[in-house]
Amino acid sequence: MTRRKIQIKKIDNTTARQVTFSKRRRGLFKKAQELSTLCDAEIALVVFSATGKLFEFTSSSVQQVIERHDLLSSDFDKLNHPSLELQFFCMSQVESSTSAALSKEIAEKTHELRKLMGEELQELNMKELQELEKLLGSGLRRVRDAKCEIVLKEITSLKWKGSQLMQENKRLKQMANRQVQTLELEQGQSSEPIGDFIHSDPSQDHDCSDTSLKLGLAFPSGI
Amino acid sequence: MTRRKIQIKKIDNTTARQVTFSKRRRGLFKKAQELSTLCDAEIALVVFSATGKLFEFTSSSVQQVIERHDLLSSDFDKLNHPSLELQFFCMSQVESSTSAALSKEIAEKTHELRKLMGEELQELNMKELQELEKLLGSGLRRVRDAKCEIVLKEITSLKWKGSQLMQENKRLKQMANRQVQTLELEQGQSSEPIGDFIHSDPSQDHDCSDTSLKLGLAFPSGI
DNA sequence: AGCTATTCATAATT
DNA sequence: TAATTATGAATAGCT
Repeated sequence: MTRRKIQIKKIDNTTARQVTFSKRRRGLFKKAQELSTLCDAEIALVVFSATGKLFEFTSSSVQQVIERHDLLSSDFDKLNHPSLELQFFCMSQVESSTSAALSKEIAEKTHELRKLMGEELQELNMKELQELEKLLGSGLRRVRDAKCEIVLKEITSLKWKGSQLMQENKRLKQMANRQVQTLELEQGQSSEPIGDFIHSDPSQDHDCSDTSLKLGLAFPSGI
Repeated sequence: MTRRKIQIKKIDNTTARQVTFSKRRRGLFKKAQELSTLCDAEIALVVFSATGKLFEFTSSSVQQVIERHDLLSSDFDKLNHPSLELQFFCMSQVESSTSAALSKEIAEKTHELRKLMGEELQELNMKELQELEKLLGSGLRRVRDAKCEIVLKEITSLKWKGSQLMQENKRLKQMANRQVQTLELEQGQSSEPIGDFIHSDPSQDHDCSDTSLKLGLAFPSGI
């Protein structure tokens, strides 16, 4: 037994598939990075694993375009940063998908800012203030960039999950419709127009079986 | 002179760069294709050459999802063009769900900022600069608050839509399973393990009762 | 996670 | 451009 050529088709073994995914994903991202650097190309690469995990790469120039708006405004917003609370509130929405390290960094920056803004500012001279302004500005920018990225990922991931659910939903409905058609053919009964199946109003349900009792908690912690 | 290792930095020679771009681009797309096939991953890859030419690859199921979205005019449509939109959708998402007035305000502020930053700043004295800083600061704050609110709404909306879809999905699956159970009781047949129902081939559809006609469709028009 | 035997990609060259 | 080939890189199969 030796290493040999493989067929390009879905790897059956789950473990092997995951290992290959990790290896090849790394390789692909490296290649993308190299191409963008060598040839001055703009590249965006998005990969969802079979389990729905998101990986992405964008060449720096693309990244810049995405963040242009934020960067532009942040230059003018160094010490004057009152919407921090609101931003922090935003963050809490997506903290679940945030690395602990980043959360910590944000918390620290926030604390630092508050302290500096509230107490010690009047004791500094102009030069010191400018130093501080610069320091905080760059830190803030990094925090903000990271935040933007996280929110982006969150939204992308949510949209993806939504689309996956829609697909499955549609499939289930089609299946159900086919079953209805089969039943009607076999039994010669017509209860309701088939076409109305997917448009029927749930509020008009009169046959309220226990099926409906099971609704309501199907929200996985992941979302 | 012989073939050897290269440094990963921009290739100076234009011709060589173009040749390398073509070769490596092909290689990258091939790798992306292989990864998506081997590991059942969803991949979107967009490449702009230095000359601005566009190349893209999306794994087939991504394509399908996108096409599906074309049919349903929904919020998910923002992903219609996976290439550019994928990169810009943070902004476009925000802007598209923003009131026209706010969009306009953002555009105006941006323009104002650019103008002031580039040209007239050095002509102002300290007092004027402080006035300006204050003015811009408050405008910026409002813009940013609005932006944050919109992103929050977007995420909340996506989560809600996701939960609706999951609920419906769960209901459809339960219904289907009940139908299978009913059928088995009536006919004394066991066709497949119930748990496998949602993975079964649609061509092997089971029978079902008309109960199913009344379920299902809590599909908000927004989705 | 690492380690090689292989296959694969591609830089230099024709 | 396209084709060739020597070389370096990626990775499949094993541990």
